[in-house]
Amino acid sequence: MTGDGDLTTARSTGTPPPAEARPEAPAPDGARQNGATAPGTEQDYRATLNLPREAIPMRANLAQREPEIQALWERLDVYRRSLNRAAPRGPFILHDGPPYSNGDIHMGHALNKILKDFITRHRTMAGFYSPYVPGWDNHGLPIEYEVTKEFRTRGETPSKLALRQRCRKFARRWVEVQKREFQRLGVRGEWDNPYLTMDHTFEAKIVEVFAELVKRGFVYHGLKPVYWCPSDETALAEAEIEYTPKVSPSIYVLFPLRHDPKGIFPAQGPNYTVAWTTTPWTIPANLALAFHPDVDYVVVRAEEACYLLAEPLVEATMHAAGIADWDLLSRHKGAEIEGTDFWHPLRGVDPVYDRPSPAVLASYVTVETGTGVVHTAPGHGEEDFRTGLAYGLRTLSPVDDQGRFTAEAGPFAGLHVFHQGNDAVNAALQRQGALLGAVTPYEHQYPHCWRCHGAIVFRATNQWFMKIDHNGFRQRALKAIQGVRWHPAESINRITAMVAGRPDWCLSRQRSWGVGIPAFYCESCGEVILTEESLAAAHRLVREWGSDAWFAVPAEEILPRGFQCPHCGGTRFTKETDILDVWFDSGATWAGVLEEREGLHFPAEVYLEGSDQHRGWFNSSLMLALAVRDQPPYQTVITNGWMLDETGRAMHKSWGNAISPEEVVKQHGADVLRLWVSSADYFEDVRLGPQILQRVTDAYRRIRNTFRFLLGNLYDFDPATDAVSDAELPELDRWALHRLALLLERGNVAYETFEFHRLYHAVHTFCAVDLSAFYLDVIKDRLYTSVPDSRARRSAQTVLWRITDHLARLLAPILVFTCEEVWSRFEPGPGQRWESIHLAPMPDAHTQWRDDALGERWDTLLSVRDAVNRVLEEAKAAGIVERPLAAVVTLTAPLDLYERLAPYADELATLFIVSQALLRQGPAGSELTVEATPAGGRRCDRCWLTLPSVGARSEHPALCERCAEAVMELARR
RNA sequence: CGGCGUGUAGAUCAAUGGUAGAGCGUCCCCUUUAUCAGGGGUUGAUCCCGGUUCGAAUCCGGGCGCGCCGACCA
Repeated sequence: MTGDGDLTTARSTGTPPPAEARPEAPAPDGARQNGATAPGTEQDYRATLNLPREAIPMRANLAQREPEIQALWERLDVYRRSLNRAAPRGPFILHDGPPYSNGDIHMGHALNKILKDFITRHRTMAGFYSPYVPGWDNHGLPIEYEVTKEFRTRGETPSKLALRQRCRKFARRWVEVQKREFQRLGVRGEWDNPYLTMDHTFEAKIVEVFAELVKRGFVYHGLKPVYWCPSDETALAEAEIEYTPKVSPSIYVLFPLRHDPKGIFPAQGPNYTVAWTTTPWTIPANLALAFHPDVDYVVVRAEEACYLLAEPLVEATMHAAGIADWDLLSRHKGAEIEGTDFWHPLRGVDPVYDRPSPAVLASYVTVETGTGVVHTAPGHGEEDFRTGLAYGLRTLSPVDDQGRFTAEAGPFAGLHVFHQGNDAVNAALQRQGALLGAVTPYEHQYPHCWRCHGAIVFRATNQWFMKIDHNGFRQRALKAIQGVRWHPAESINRITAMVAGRPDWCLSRQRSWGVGIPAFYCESCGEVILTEESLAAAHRLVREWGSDAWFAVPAEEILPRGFQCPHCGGTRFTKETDILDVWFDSGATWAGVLEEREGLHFPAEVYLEGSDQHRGWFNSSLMLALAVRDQPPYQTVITNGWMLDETGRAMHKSWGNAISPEEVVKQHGADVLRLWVSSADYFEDVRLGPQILQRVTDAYRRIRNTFRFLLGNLYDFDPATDAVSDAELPELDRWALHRLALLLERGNVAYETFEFHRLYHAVHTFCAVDLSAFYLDVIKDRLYTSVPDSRARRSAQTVLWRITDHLARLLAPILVFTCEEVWSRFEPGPGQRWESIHLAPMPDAHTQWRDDALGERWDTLLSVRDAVNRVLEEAKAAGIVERPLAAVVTLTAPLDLYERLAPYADELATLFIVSQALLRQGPAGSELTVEATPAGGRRCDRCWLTLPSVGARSEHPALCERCAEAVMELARR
């Protein structure tokens, strides 16, 4: 350190950097040619600089370039070869949840598939064996519905097999479409051999899982209400129901008190409770009366009788009954009424009605219409059914396929519920004195059949169920959930709630497009046949011929010759016509895919789906795997949030706020879409809109241009011969590697924890702040003005080369196309000649580059640089200096800071990108002060610094000494 | 209506209960040697109301908004 405490730097003047001891490096053509021409004009000197050369175009033109790169991968068979690499860390199986094959993909699909792709690509590069087998869910109502509509518009009624054939074709078509769409997003996987739930082998697997479920005692046959069209004699799905106005007879029905343990009613009656209904035909099926636990109910006396009903509805009810005066006797919470008992209102009409109708509690009871007392018929309503289950009521449904009462309805047997049933029931009630007021026509929205438009009924039918509480299964499931890793952690609450509260799984559907439930019925005794032998026979059939055969082959031909009914010895059988719920199909993918495919295994490391799948696939897969294999099919479950638009509302095609992946790919390219995926915290709902896309496009360009600059300065750099060893690098260059090492560390952690947005932000900041705004800006002078093969330039290039190499590989799972493009223009080092970047390994953390002490020293320098920049800005605004390069800055620093800066005194001008920097020691305890003044001397025509040494060499009067030396050196070659 | 989440600058993301940060964008300036680029400066936020605490973006309670799942329309 100099004695007067005053260091002056005119930046690295005089001494030309030592040329590296290497033979004849190929000098850049331009420099060589022009270095020899006579100096004089700026134009000439420009040609003596080592300016960057375009390696990749600034405009990405991804829409065109990406498909070309895609074709390259296919030629190189990159997917398969990536799997053939050594995988020291073992297998890592991400199991694909199958999307439904019935339309173009939407942004939710794109989000999900791209996230999966990030994971499998990263794990592959990180040394895992991580194949990706995409799949599709093919069976199910949405397709059957579409296909049925097609037939219907042509006025045709297809056979079951014809319908199934069309469905299969329909599904196959969309599989192909979606496959192309996913591939266009850069999603990599076994596209030429995906799994389809309609494949014969898969269908057979479904039967196998079902058989095992039966064997383990989980399956039972029971009643459950479904929508039923009495004229078409078929069950209907939610989607096949149209709500249209209908006029129904509404009645107030009196239920006489039977038993009053709580003392709700007065001693002298008669006492009743009142229920309102618009479906009198369901009264024969009444088994209970539902009260809301928190609603206030009152007993009122009017015209010699007492009535119990909800307080807010007394007035309206009395009015409807034509009663003008009443007295309020008592008030009770609904919860109190539970346990009270009433008689069926038709008691006395027929012995079948000689039964009680107990008061039960249900939270769905409202006080908007009626009496607050809900007539409950478990056989005729979903909610009533659940209440029935909770209270142990039977599921009574005395209505046949044609909508006529059965013998269970007593005197009404044979009457059609709508045509005569309502009237007959009303008349009977009337005779019993069980009506309060008159029958009143009531118009409301009522479900109708989508085919015949007739009114439908809700009717209990035989269904197949999986018993969730079988042998403590629910508790086992809840425990198993604890053993799975959930991302985000909160999602465990959801799956837990779903499993804790889910009712038995209704496995059957009265449809055609699916896997037939492999049950037989004995024609003689009518019993269900589900034996190991019968199941095996069905399995054999489906495995060989697919599930179509189940519908085509007669029962006797499926069953082994001589098969006899185990109950009665009968030999004639019919087949179950119901199919399995499609959730059963996808819930069995662990069996049909993980256990079947070479290279995969059960359980998978990861499932990753949208948050709706807690009820769906996560749930169904868990149920089946746990029931049949005693463990969950996944070790880790990741959920991605929902797609929202820019304002935070869900994307809906019908709302017009949806953005299709195709649009984005066309306009911006798949890499921009992928970058967007990486930028969002997808554990939460994610937003997408024009502004967000613009931001991502900007970020993409920043990253791309960084690569462009890096590659642009490596045109004459051969890593095998030109690289400078780490130890020989100047401190600034080591700082850059230190920052790179930190980035790699953070990036790797982000990948491991599936938090890609942390990687995105780290990379972007690295490119924008560390590189663009500082390191690259500072080393431009070195890169451009030094002799091409000088140590100074080669040092910088070594760092640029390493950054390119590592950054490209770090980003390869995200920007799959762009990184490939970068790699194609990159001169790899020894042992790095991968044909595709996607065959390269993830870069290591490179801890040897990390130097925290160095990092801290440079934090100081960088904060001083910020101070300098602020002063330069002021000086510029005040007209004191024109631009930084024409300025001299003078720093006056207190001792401690001064001592930290002094070792860098010679470099400050370079770091600040000014012509000169002076460092002075200020009084102790003072603040750093910075002063900017115009630089004296002339501007060098070549490096644009304003330096005293300009004109020092008579051969080049317009150049500073350093540039003159460089030019002369070039001329000598 | 219920369950589970969620709410930080314009948008995307950070902040063991301890000074609310980052880059991007906006606006202004510089640059023509990354130029359909690059540099510098500037601007701006904890949904609302209570509570616990010396101290709350963070913990608790209540609202409001948004999302997913489910229920409802007798």
